[in-house]
Amino acid sequence: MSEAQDLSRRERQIMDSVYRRGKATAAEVMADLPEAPSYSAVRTMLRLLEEKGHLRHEQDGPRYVYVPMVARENARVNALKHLVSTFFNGSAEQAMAALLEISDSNLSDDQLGRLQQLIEDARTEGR
Amino acid sequence: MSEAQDLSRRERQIMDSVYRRGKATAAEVMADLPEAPSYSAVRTMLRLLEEKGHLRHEQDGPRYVYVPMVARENARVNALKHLVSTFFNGSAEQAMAALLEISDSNLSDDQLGRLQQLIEDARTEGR
DNA sequence: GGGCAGGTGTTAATATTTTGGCACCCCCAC
DNA sequence: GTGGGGGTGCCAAAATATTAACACCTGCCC
Repeated sequence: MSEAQDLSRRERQIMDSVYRRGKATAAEVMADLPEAPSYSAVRTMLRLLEEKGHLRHEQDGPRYVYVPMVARENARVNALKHLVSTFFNGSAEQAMAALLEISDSNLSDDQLGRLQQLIEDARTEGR
Repeated sequence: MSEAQDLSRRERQIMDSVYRRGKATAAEVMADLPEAPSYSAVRTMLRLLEEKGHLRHEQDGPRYVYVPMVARENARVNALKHLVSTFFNGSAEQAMAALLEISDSNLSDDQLGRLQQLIEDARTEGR
């Protein structure tokens, strides 16, 4: 299995861009890259990532649109697990607490309500 | 500010190892690395990371113990933010929901209870 | 004292990543 | 049909990252 773990710096930046957008053209990716290189360089990387099996492309009229091979839903699970294990001693609870803290005022009452419901469900399910 | 963003592959792997452990010796880091290179290579990278300002070392008897320059608590906030923005459209709520899902049965009733309390606090605070 | 185990610093070769140039293609407007 | 804009593919140079060799130092044990 191909892990985000073994991507080079640029490759990672590009994959991030594509994941953030869902799918992206070379021009879009280029716009996202810090210290963006030439358009040509970006295209080369995209093709390389495709060769390595991280992306595939769809034809959209005259141009290519790149899409991740690993669906966002799966990729983010891996990313979360990695982050939790690296920074939270594997404790999802701590990670959630940290998330709450950093977003605090950004979360609406509605959102918080939904979360409470989810946790409630998890609790009752667990017994 | 030095972002995790611009670390090379090995550098990232090493920082992950150090963060996971809190602090680490060259031998420990080496043990954590996938496709581990020689001890010598690992030491070189550690010194390089120190030069770049990502790590510092403490003397522990005869050997060096490396410690991150950016405290774990800060580093993880950045990591979380980056992850949320990349994979969850910036929605901390969605990220928390995903966390709940992937850990489900791993979370004890106690832990879930504490989380509910935290959310409760956030709610009342927010009004 | 000699030799070994386990550290460190420095340095140069090697491998990989990253870049951009160039040729070609297609479509459209003039 | 000619020219320009915006794509693509291929490729080799340049920059960076990665590796490991070597020299040296210290403490310990025989």
